[in-house]
Amino acid sequence: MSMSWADSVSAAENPAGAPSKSAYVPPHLRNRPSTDPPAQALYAGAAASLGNDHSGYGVPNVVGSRWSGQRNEYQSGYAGGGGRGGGWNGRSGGWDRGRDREVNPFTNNDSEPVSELESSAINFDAYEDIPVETSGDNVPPPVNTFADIDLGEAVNENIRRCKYVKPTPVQRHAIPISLAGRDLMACAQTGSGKTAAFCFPIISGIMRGQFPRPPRPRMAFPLALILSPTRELSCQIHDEAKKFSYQTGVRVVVAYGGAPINQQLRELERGVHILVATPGRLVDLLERARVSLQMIRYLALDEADRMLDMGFEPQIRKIVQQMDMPPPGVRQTMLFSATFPKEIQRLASDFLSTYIFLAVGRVGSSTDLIVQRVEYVQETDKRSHLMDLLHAQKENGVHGKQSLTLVFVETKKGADALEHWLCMNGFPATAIHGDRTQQEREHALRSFKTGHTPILVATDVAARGLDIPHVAHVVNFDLPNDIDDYVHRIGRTGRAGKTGLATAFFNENNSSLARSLSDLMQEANQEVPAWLSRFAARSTYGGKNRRGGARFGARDFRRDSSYNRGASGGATDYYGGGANMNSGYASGGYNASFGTAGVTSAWD
DNA sequence: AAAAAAC
Repeated sequence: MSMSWADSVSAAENPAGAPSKSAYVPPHLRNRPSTDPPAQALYAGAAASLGNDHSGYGVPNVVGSRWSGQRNEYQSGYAGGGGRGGGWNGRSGGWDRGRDREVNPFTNNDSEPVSELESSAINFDAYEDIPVETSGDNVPPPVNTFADIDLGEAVNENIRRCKYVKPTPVQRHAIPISLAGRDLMACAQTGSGKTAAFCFPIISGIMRGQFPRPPRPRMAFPLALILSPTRELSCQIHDEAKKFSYQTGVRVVVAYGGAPINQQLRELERGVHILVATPGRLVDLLERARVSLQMIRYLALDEADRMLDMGFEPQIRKIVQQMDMPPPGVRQTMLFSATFPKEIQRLASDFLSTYIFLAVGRVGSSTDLIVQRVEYVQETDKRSHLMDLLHAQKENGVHGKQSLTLVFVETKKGADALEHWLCMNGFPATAIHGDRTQQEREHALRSFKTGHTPILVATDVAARGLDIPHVAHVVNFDLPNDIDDYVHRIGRTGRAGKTGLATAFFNENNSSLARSLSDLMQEANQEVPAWLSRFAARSTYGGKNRRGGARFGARDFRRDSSYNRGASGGATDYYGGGANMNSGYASGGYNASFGTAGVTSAWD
């Protein structure tokens, strides 16, 4: 088998590696004399310096929008700052050397490459017909290939290293929108490539833009902020973003709670372009005056509907509206989620300026790739029922590394109890929830991912965004109260074009979910048991409205008649661009992108 | 009512 891209890159960069191998030279180092790194002093300057002097990248960021004037104002006055030898030039001094050497993120890949056989067995034709809906003013057209997008040579190299052959549907639409400088509310199933969809334009924009030096030392002035609702998800986004920005000179730093703050502070002091964070730790850093948001040009909220729900909204408002972040229209804001309830869209519109709404039909979850089952199980029978499922799985040989089972429960206590009970009964299980230490949480996740403990009991902390390859079975031991949470949970399986199974234990306690669950399953062509239909018919409907047809996670609330009546005439006219329904732009098809081994991580 | 998120 031939060497993978990542392997060849790492081999080329390994000083101990055979010199006979054709050495890979990153683009920005080509045609450069290989001199010794400059003195330490140079690096010291770079530590707090954000001045971008990417010779060759100094293209002004021309934004073809009505805010370009404002945005350029933000840029003006920067140019003088990052002079030669300052700013990120420092990386040639410090970055590439000793402990400051940029770690190759493509080497220690803990997820094994998918075998050719395995991936070729998947039918990717389903992706040809993914419906897409856009609404808003002057929507930039989608692209078909990465080559159609000018992200810059260094990012293109990383796309190749990631083995992304073609953009995923959400990427094809979201990247041009984002590169055009437009605000975006994007609704696309988890596992649809959202992380890359917002990272690529941010990285490329930072590489091309002109930015001032940070005005103060010991205070970090990120240019982009990516917020997510859980620590593990922030880590995952950080890992992805590091890959996408490898050798671009763009620095990504992550900050989250439960981990020692000092190391995070040191990383921040060394300079940060893109800050990935959970809200609590970021507020802490802001109050300590170790981070300023005044230079933020890009704001991305992942799992945006969760970020704006009751628990998080005050913190998010504080960060986005009550600190020193530039207002909408000056910064560029992108919201991503698999589900987007109308009430949340209404809240979110405060953060956006003339935005484009993008809905990409469900990609993995609740479509053909996930078989959804609902079983009627009394509370007292749940454990023995779970054991039956696990025994059956064991006998079928679907146990171990290639086949993981994720069990969702309602409470943290319940998670501890079930984990203990499973272990007592000889099942290799671990658990993750918010009362565990961060160390325990990370250990549990690692142990699960590697197949060391192929059963993970989890609360909703693990429901969103986490990309865990090989999850074959999601068990909703306790169903959530919200159908959107159900959608996110089962989205942990059936990823990257693989099939998955989702089993839910249903009883009287879940009657409020009966209607939306049976609707959802019906939409996904799943078999709805007759007893569930009866439950659904019986229940007074308290759930969510059908979300604009079966094929989308949500519909642009601006198109809702009640909104248009309530809004001023001006607002209605504003969005007069209307909606564009496109069924499958897939001229080239997605086969290539899915048929390649190792594309798994593209899908989150 | 629970979960998540700072120390």
